[in-house]
Amino acid sequence: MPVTKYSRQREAIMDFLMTRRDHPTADIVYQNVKSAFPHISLGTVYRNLNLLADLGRIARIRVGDGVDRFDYNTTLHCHFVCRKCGRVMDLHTDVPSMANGMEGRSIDGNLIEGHVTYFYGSCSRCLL
Amino acid sequence: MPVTKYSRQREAIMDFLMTRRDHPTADIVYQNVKSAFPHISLGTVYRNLNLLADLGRIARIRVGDGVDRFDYNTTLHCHFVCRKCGRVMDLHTDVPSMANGMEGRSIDGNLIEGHVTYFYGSCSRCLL
DNA sequence: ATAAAAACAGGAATAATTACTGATTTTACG
DNA sequence: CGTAAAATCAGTAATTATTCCTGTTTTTAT
Repeated sequence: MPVTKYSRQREAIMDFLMTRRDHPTADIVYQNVKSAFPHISLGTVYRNLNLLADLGRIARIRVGDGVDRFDYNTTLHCHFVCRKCGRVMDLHTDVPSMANGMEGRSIDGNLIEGHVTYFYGSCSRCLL
Repeated sequence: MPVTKYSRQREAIMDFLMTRRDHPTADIVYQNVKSAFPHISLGTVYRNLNLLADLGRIARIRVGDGVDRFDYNTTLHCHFVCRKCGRVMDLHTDVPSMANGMEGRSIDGNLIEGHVTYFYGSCSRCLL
């Protein structure tokens, strides 16, 4: 892992993510940051999103549709995936995850370090 | 959804999956079914795996690494993903899912129809 | 001021998956 | 059985998200 130097592009990416309460894909970030940096490349967006995620400054959300999404909110929370429109959003529920408390346990010799849970269904907009 | 007709290729794909207790990718299935059907194409494997999954005859497993895996065992069970080698395997635990019981509930207008949970960490083989 | 390291833009490459096309199989029905 | 419509196939091209590569520009410690 290289020492990270400041970059204006990375700051802009972070700033954009901060303004969003949804979970933009790299391409959405790219489209938006382009207004401030017309010459920014998609590769730069990917590199910075991945770097920030690896540093734990943002969260990488993967719900199995083949597209990475990113979230400024790194606190542990659940997501809801609409099966019809594909939207991904926060799920405001206080249901404690069954999986908490599993961390550190070993099952069949496999050491559990974390878990992912997400819910899917039909979103409010698609139900109208 | 078209009416499904019998096909020898589909049967072979299903039969192969039945013999496996892990969760082969489309390419693994392709490599193996080729011994019985030397001219089978990868597209055929994908089409049939997706068809079988849509029919509920097999399960599609997505753990966010960009590769679809398939499982003959369609009963609800958890998976463990090794972060080091990428292996995906069943996790034998009787921890009841807290997420069960959420089905049918509506939160913020979003109707919950199901959920996905998987654990990640270091597998027994990588810990040696 | 300068030089090494990091980051960049632009574009090529990769990898998994899907879509297209004309030929082959399956199956319901006469 | 023969046949025709529909499903499926093999082979290949296209798509999509993402990563990698290269030569140039920024950042930063000294």
